[in-house]
This record gives sequence, structure tokens and C-alpha cells, in this order.
Amino acid sequence: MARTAGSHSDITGPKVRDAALTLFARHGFAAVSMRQIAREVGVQVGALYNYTPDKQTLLFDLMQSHMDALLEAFSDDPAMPPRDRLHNFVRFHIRFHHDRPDAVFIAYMELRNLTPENFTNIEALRKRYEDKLEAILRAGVSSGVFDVADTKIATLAVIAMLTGVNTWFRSGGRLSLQDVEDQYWQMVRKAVSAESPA
Amino acid sequence: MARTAGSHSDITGPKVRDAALTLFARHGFAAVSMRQIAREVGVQVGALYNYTPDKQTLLFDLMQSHMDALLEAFSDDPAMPPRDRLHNFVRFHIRFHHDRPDAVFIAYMELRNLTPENFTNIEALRKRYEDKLEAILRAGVSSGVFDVADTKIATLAVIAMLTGVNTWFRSGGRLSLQDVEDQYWQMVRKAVSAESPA
DNA sequence: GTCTATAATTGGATAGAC
DNA sequence: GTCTATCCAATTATAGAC
Repeated sequence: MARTAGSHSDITGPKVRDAALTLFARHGFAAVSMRQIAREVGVQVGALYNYTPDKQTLLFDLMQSHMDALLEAFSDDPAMPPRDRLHNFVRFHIRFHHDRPDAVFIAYMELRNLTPENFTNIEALRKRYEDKLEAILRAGVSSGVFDVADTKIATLAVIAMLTGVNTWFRSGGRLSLQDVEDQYWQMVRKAVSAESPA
Repeated sequence: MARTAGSHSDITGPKVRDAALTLFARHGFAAVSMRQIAREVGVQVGALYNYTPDKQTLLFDLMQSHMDALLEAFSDDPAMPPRDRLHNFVRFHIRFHHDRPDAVFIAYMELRNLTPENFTNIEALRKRYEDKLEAILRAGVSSGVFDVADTKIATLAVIAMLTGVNTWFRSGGRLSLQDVEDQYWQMVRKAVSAESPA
């Protein structure tokens, strides 16, 4: 029952990741030292290296976990009408990103601090997520309910618009997350919908 | 006529700013050393301090110059129809940002590396730019040609969408900048326009 | 698993010669 | 205006005791 004194791998591991996530988001990867992370966790700097081979891998693992969770959490039903699938995507994207602002911030801002191999890996995951939205838009264009000149551009435009919510929205203000979801959905829906003939 | 040997303030000054802009955009402010900047310029590190009191001020000056240029370059005519004013804004924003990707990147990514006072200053400039778009949207809502639930949210949504172009578009590919402008204009126009009754 | 101590390097900024 | 030399603080990562 009694553990080795000072042994806490099951609890320290997550704390290292949490501390790194918070600090990297607040100050930036390059500006955060391993000593700062250790202080936040409550251990000495040497102990961190039981949980990550180096600082770069720590960053990469955080980004990969985030992208994996994103891909895992999104579900889409190709049998549904494109409009409903898009509505589902908009709500999901806003809510998922709102729930983890630090991870989102890091995943977008620290790409340049990844080694080339790690960068390629993360970009592939991002591409897989974009492809899910593009499939929805393409289905809608095929059936005539959507009208966009280029589904790839529309995909990037919609994702940029939705992710932008994280730069200004925090719960507890004048608007609820539901309000935000509703308003962005109206804008996205109109932006990609086919217009009724004049 | 002959200058003091080694005196090049008129040429070194801009070179310091150019080098800092490029390096900060590529690697991030915190990851770039004054020695790296000096090497890029072709001087020793001590010489840099003739052009900036410190590294923080160098960053701030780059961001402030960018925001000043942005505000200076945009022109709007409140007498024109809101739809034309919005079209003008979309084209201007895409083109201006496309022309200076490094400055745009820094202005969005390095806000957290500013001192609190400098941050407040830059944010005020950004707010002034956002207000220009919001005024256009408000005019269109008033006249009935636009329909958005909240002009502030629509402003942020449109700017996020348009600025997103910089993350993927580079001249010389499959699409011209004109193509991109046209497609984003269609999406923005539809997103904020009043829908014709069914 | 965590600690202390340390190696080896690099950082921003300054002083003083030219 | 630029250079060389330097100060002092901070960095990542490792070694070895417990």
C-alpha cells in the first residue's frame, strides 16, 4: 500500500502537461523555461525529465493530444442533409474550442516551434479535420443547397471564422455560448447557401 | 561629403527593422536573439542599441508601425451604399494583409510578449480598425440591406475570416489574389446580407 | 521518482576604444 | 556609428545520491 517516498508518477505526469499547457499558452513556448514549469508543478527541474525526453517533445505531445481529441470528438453522419451536418459542425467546433482555449492557442501559435518532422505530423492531423468540413460542403454543393466557388477555400474561411471566437469570447459576459453559436451559424449558413433567384 | 568611416545610420536603421520583422515572424520574438538580428544586418550586437533602447521596444515599434500603416491606408466613404463600402473593405483588407505577411503575423502572434502598457496601446489601434468595419455593418443594418444579430460579433467574424487568407494563400499558385478576393467577397456579402423573404 | 549540483551554452545589455 | 570585450543572469539537460 505505502508508496516509495516521493514517488508520484501517476499524478505528476498530468500536472506537468497541465502546467506546460497553461504556461506555453500564456507566454509562448520559447519564453517558458523548464524551471518555470517545474515550479508550477511543485517539483525540481530534474524531475520533469522523467516525463518528457525534452522540451520539444513536451510541446509536440500537447499538440498531438489536442488534435487527436479533436478528431476523436467530432462525429458526422453522411446520411443526414448537408445543412444539418454543417450546423452540427459549427456547433461542435465552437464548443470544442471554447472548452480548451489554451490547447487551441498552442496548436495554432506554436507550429513554428516544432521540428520539421513534428510539424508535418501535426499538419496532417489538421488536414484530416479540414477534410471533414470540406466533405460536408461538397455534399451540399452537389445537392444544390450550397453554393461556393471553391470548397477548399470555403472550408478554410469557415474554420478561420469559427476559431476566431476564441480570441474574444469568454463565458460569463453579455452573451451565452448558445447565443454565439446561433449567430455564427446564421452567418455560416448564409455564406455558403445557394441564393434564391431574384 | 565624406562620411565618418563606419557611419551608416540611414541605411542600418531600416535594415535592423527588416531583419527583426523577418526573424520575429519566422521564429517568434522570444526565440530570436539580438545576436541573430545583428548577424542578419551585418553588424555586431552592440551596434543595434543605436537604433532601439531594447528588444521590447523594437517589437513594439514594428507592431505600432504596422497598425499605423493599416489605419492610414484604409479609406472609406460614408456617403456610399453600405454594400459598396463593405466590398471596398474586403478587397482592402485582403490585399493589405497579403502584401505584408510578416508584419501581420507578428501583430497577431506577439501580443502576449508586449509589456502591459505596450499591449494596451496596440489593442487601441486594433480597436480603431475594427470600428471602421463595424460602422459599415451598422449603416447596412440601418438601411435594411444587411441583417446581422450583433454588429460587433459580425465585425470580428468577418475580420477573422479575411485575415485567415494569410495562413494559406501565397501568390503564384492555382489562384490569383483577385480570385481570392472575389470568393471571400461573395461569402462575406452573403453572410451579412438580408435574406429575401421565402 | 525526486533531489541537488553542475556542465556547457546562450541570453540582453553596457563600457569604452576608435 | 560601430566594434570588442565583458558582466551577470538564465537557459537546457545530465549525473549521481537518496
